[in-house]
Amino acid sequence: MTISNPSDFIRDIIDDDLKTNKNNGKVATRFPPEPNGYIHIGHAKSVCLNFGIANQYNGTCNLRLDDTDPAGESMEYVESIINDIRWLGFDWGDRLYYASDYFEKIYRLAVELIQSGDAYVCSLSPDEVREQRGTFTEPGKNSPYRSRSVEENLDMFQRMRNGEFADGAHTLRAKIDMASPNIVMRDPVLYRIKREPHYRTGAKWVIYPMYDFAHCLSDALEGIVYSICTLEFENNRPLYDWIVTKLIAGPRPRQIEFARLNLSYTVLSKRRLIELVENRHVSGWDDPRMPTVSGLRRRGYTPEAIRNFCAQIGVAKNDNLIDVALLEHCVREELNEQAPRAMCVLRPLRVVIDNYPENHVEEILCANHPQKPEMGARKISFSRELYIERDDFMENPPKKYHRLGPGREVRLRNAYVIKFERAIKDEQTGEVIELHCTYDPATLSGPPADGRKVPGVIHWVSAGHCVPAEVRLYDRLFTIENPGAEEDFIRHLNPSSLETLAACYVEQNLKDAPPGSRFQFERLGYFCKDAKDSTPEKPVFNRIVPLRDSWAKIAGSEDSKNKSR
RNA sequence: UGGGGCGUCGUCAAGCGGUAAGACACAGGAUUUUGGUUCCUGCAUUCGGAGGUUCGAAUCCUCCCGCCCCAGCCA
Repeated sequence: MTISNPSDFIRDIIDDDLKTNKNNGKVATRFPPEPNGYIHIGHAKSVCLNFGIANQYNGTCNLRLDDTDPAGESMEYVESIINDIRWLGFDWGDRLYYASDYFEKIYRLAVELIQSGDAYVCSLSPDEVREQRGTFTEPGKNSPYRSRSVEENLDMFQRMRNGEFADGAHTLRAKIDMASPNIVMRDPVLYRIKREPHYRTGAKWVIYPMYDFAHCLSDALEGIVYSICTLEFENNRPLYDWIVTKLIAGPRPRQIEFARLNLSYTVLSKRRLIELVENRHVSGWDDPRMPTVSGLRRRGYTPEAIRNFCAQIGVAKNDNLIDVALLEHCVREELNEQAPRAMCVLRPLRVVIDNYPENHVEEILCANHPQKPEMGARKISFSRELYIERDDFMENPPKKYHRLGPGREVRLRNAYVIKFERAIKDEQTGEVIELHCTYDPATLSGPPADGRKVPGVIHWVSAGHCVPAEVRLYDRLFTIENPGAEEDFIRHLNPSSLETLAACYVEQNLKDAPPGSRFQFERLGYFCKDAKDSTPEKPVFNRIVPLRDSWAKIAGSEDSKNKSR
C-alpha cells in the first residue's frame, strides 16, 4: 500500500509556491525535536511529513535538535532520536544541526533587537509578569521597565550573559503590545537566566533563548522555507513572523501548522510517556507496549509499516483520534507478504499418535509462505509424540468448532489427518493432560481418499524436535479509547497488556533465528525474536500483532448467547 | 464567549459551484491443509444547524451551535 502521490493542504501550498516561483523553486524543511525524550509515533508522522516533502520535491530536510532549555536534555536522547529517524528510513546528509550551535548568533540578534528599541530587559519577578499579563478578556499592563534606555538594556543584557544576576532576576522581553488580544504578543520573554549546565555548551551560558525566539531564527539561519509544526503553535505564528521580519532581511521561512497525531488506546504526550517509564509501569522507553519508535521497533514493527501508516492517516488540521486498528492493519499487511511462516505452540498439550511407529521420525517439507513458493521451504520433523495447542481440543465443543474433540478429526498443518481416540486426565484435578489419537497415513499430501471432509487445521510441533521458548503476548496498554484525555490515565492501564508464556515450544528451525527476525506463527500472529532478552538456550518472542480472528467473533457470540440463555 | 483554529460515514480523509473518492472498522458471501491471505458484495439521497445567493451549494453569504488551542522565565 504505497501511496504514490501523497497530497495534503501543505503540499498544495508548496505546489502553488512552485507554480508562482515564490521561492525560486526551493523546498527546505526541518524536523526539530527537543532532545528531552524518545520520539514516538506522533513524531514519526512529522518525520514522514518533513522528510517526505523534501524527498518528493527534491528539496532538503534538516535534522535540528531544538535544545534551548538545558533542563532534561541529554546526549542519550539525541542519540536515540538520530537512531530512530535513521531506522525509519530517512537521511539528512550532513545537515545535522543544533539550536545550541546558534546561541552566539541568536544572542547578537537579540542585541540588534535591543538596539532597534524592540526589546528590553525586564526586572519583574515571574509572579509579577504573570499578574501583569492580563487575562483573555483584560489587557495587560506595561512593565515599569519597558522604557529603559537602549544603553541600559544593552548593559543589563550583557551583564545577564556575564552571570551577574540570579536566576529569574531579569528577562529580555520583546516590546510588542501588552493589550494585544493574542496573549503571545504581550511582550513575550525572549531570554531567561538559568544556571543549568547544558549537555552541549556546558556552563558557557547562563542565559538561554526561549523557543519563540530561537526557533524562528534557527529556521531563518538554516534557510528553511517551510517551518511545519503542530496546531498548538498557531497562536505563536504572529510572533514568529514579527521576530523574523524585524531581524531577517532575506527570504523568510513560513510556518504552517497541522494536527498532531492521537492514537486510540494509547498516550502520546511526552509528560505521560515519561511517567510510564519513571514509575515503572513499563520496562523502559523501548518496552514493546510503548508507542515510541524504539518500543515499536522492539515489538517488531517495520519502518515500512510505520511509514505506510503515516501515509494512510493523512495530514490535515482536524483534531483526530486514529484507530490503533489502522496501525495494526499496516503491520499485518506488510508482514503477511514478508514474514516466513513457522509453527509455535503457546500452551502445549501432549498428543500421542497410537498407530504411528515408535522411534520413527520423518521430515516433512513445509512451504515458508503458502502464496509465495519463491520464499522456499523448510523441513520439520514429525514423530509419534507431538504438542498441540490446548485450545485446539475441547471435550464438549460447540457445533461450529472445527478442531479436536470426541469423535472428531483434524488436519495437522502440513502433515496428516488425525482422529481423536481418548483423553487422559489428571486423577486429582480432572484436567486433560494428554490426548491419544490415530493418524491416516494416506493424508500427508492430500485429502482423505474416501472424500470425507476435514474442515479443521491445527498447528503442532514434534515433542522430541522442538525448542522451548518464551512468548510475550502484548495487548493495548490502556483499556479506554482516549486515555490521553483523562486526568488520572494511570488508572486505565490495561492489567493484561502483557501475558508472558514461559513454556512454549517453537519448531526446531527457529533455534538460531537472528535477533529481531519476524515470523508468522501460523494461526496465531506475527512475532519477533526479542533482541534483548533472548538467550541461546531460550529464545523470547514478542507478539507484534495477532492474526485477524473471525473464530473469536463466532465463539464470542456463541458464548454470549449461552450466557443469556 | 478576548484571540486563534476546526466541524464531510463508527475512525481517518478526498472534495476548491455541476450533483459525496479512498482507507480502516463493520456486515454478508466465495475460495482456502493458517477460522490467515485473496476475492466479490453492502455500508453518508447527504456534508454541525438554520436561513440566503444560484438553473444548480459540502463548496459562496449571514446567523447560530459544538469541539480544540492560548494567561511557562516549557517546547
